[in-house]
This record gives sequence, structure tokens and C-alpha cells, in this order.
Amino acid sequence: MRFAPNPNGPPTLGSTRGIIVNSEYVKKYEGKFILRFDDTDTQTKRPMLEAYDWYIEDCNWLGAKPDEIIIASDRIPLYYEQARKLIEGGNAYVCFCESETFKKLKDAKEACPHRDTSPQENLEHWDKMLLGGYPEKSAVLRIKTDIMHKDPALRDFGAFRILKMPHPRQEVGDKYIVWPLLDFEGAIEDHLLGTTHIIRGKDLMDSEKRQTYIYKYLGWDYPITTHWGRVKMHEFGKFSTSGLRRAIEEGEYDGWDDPRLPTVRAIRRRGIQPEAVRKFMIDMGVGETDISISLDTLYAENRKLVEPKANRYFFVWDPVELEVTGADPCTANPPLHPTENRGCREIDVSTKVLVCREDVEKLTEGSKVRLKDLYNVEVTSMEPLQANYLNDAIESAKKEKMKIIHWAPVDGVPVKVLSPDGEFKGIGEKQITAELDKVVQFERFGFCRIDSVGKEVVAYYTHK
RNA sequence: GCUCCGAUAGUGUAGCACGGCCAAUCAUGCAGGACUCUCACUCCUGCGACUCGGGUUCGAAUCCCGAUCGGAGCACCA
Repeated sequence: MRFAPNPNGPPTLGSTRGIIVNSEYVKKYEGKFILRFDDTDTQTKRPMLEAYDWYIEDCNWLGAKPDEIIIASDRIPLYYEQARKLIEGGNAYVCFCESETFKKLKDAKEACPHRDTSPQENLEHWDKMLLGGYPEKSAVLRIKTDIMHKDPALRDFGAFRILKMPHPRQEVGDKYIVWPLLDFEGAIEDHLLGTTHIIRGKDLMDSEKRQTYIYKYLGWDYPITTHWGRVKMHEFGKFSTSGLRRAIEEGEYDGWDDPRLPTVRAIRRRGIQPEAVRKFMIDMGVGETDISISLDTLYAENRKLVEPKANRYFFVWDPVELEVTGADPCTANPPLHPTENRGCREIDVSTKVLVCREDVEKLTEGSKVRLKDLYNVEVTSMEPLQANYLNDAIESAKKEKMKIIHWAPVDGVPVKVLSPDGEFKGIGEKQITAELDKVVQFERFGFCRIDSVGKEVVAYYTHK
């Protein structure tokens, strides 16, 4: 089985369906998983050099290491070879119609004047095409199907066109000017690679019908195919690779792994586990129905994985200083995890702590509140915010039904959280710096992956 | 315009090939409650669907026809 993307951008959450479902079948039936780059368009969907490695990287991350990697732009001669056979057999012809003209003829079920050119003459045209004898857009090789076919989508389709823009890969460069179109390239590759089963999007349903003509002419058997419907994500609007690229270039996003983007790199950076993505995609199945899904399900899956592993820390966003009188400086020891016995953090507390502004707004003079894992206080002044130490006992906090809020030491480390909904800035415990690249839970905030540490900690928001 | 697909709770999904075991599965979501030194976790309880209309049949989510709605293809894009 294969997954055949055009590397004109990084893999997205949408791509993972193809990667995961195909590789899952391969695992189940001990087949072979091929990653094939369909990179034969140097112009409209121009490949992006970095994206080749991104696909490989992301496949591996998703637990779908390809057994073989094929790059179509390395294999152009193979396609030429088959094209020649088709021309010789009278099953393909060089068409000089302008696309508009051809479309009109095709819609009227009329053959174009070049359709009945002899194979001999077509071979001459073809050779001339390959040698650069025709300008761009002046000639195209078409596969003969049935010009009278009731479905206009299946009437004589294009197989090769002339494109003088060089390929971005150095190995290829300007080596070719005649490039295969998807239906042709894919058809040949699927046979050459011994593909037995194809699972792909519904939009390629007609491809199968078109490609079947090629298989018939060449005497090959078409693989077994299944198609899935369109997937939309509630959280992400419409996005196109080219649109995203522009937005990134204009600085609207920080890069291809900006947490607001649906790319695999972005969700990985946010601490989504590959197993969660796999489960999510496999549960989705391969129905032909068009679906619109919510990431909540993916997050729920991820939470199950991350919840037992993530250490807990205090992070106070939008901090306000609270001065506590009557308490000696001390050290608080909140547990790293509420149920897994992993020991405690150590936080040195002076006579001041930081608390969230949104918690402060719910307080008034006289409010009693428990600073989690520290002590109970009673607010004596709102501005500046001051409180009196009451006692340490959690029991009295419970008895008086005090609100329990979290806090951070005044000498904590600055933390910046990047999330799909924007940026949060605040102060966290120093110990967070030991969690680089790990997913932690900021209590009463949510799960985050610690992306970098230094003078400031940068965390990427995972989910609640 | 022509052609091709599809339709089960808010969202996904199982069931449909071979009609009865479906008063319809599971997950997520939502609501209420218990637990908890987090708004996380866990545990209870509850909510909620076979698109519509015909037909075949003793019996239809399942088979047939039609309608409606949704999606896709008809590129010198993938």
C-alpha cells in the first residue's frame, strides 16, 4: 500500500489519515508501506524542498515508518517508456488543441482533430515534445478513452504536458520539460510498485476509472480501491497550502509549526502524542461519508495518554502580587502528581506570592481563601492586595468552604504559553525548567508542552 | 449542464454484503451528582439517532424505487 502526497507543504492533520490508515492495514496484513512523492508539477503545486523530509519525519513520528520511499521526479524515464507503448498501440495521441478548444469538443462528445493521427506520426510528435520542439502549453499527450462516454470526466484525459520551469530538486533541475500528470504517473507507479490495495480520498474516484483505461491497454490488473469522504475540522477553517504559505511569509503565523495551524509539526510541538492521532484516525474509519469532526475527541484521546505522565506545576497568568502578613517565609511541597507517587516540588515562599487576576476579581475584603498546598489567608485589602495568615490546616479550609486557588512565588520564572487562542504570559515555578520537551499540567490551566527554557519558559498549549 | 458517490444521537462510529438476535454499539460531547488541596483525573446518573415518501415482506436501519440534502469529478493541479 502507499501514501502518495505532493510535498508542496508540510503534512497536516488531514494527511495523517492517509498515513495512518494505510500503514495500519500494512501492519495488520504484513504488507509493505510505500511513501511516494508525487512531485511532478513544477509550477502550480510546486514541491517544497524541506517538505520531503518533513513527510518522512512525520511518518516516522506517527509510527508509520515507510518500507520504501519513492520520488516520482526521479523516475520520469519510466513514465516515458510506458507512454511510448501507449502511443505505439494507438492508445495515446499528441494533442495540439488549446485547453479551451478541447474542453468544448469534449463536452460536445466530439473528437479533436488530432485524435486519429497515426501512431507513427504521434511518435514523431512525442519525440519532438521531449526534445523541446514545442513551446509550453502547445501540446499535450492524451490517453484515448471513449470520447462518447456519458461521463464527461472520463473522456480522453491528459497524461503529459510541457513545463519549462525547472524542478526544485537539484538532482532533477531542468532535466525534463515533459511532465506526467497525476492520473498517469500514479497509474504507472501503482503497478510498478506492486500496489495491491489503494485507499484514498473520494475526490480520486474518477481517477480509478480513467486509470483503468491505461491498465487495460497495458494488460495490467488494477489494484483494489477504497475511498473515504472529505474531512473538515471544526477548529480550522478552510486553508490551502498556498494560502498558508503566504500567511506565514507575511508574518501572520510564526511558521509551519505555529500552534494555530493544523500541521503535524504544530500538533507535535503542542504535545499531542502520536498514539492519540493514530487512535483518532483509526476510530474514524474509512467511510465514504463526508465528515466534520471536532478536535475534542483527539484531545480526549491525548489526555488519557498524557494525564498520568504529566507533572503538575503552578503557573499564574496575568499575575497580581499578594502580600501576606503574619506568615514566616517557608517552603511549600506540592506533589508532582496527585495520584502517581512521584514526590514533591519545592517552592520557597517569602511574604509575597502571585495569584491570577481572575481569581482576585472574585475576592473582596474579608474573603478567606486557601493557597493550594500552602496555607489559608484572609483578605484585608484589595488595593494593594494584602491578606492575613490564618493557618495551615486544609481541614479548616474545607470546613469553611474556602476557594482553593493556585499561586506562584514572586521570584518564579517568566512563562509564555502559546495556544491556538493566543498568548498567555505569567510566572511559574522554577522547577518547570527541568521539564524541557515534556508535557506538564499547569494546574487549573491545562496541559502544555515545554518548548524551550532559559530566561523565559516557552510552553505550547496542548489542551485542557 | 453532464457524471459519480454518500446519508445512524451535537460530533464521530458499529450494525447494512446474507432482513428477524437492533426498544440500535462504542467513543466523544452536554447536564446533574460523588470524589479530589486543580477548572485535570476517577466514579455514578441522565440526554440524544436509523433524512423523507413509497414499495417488497409475516417482518426493513438493512433490499428496491423516488425525493431531499450533502460532497466530488468533468485541469496542460495533486
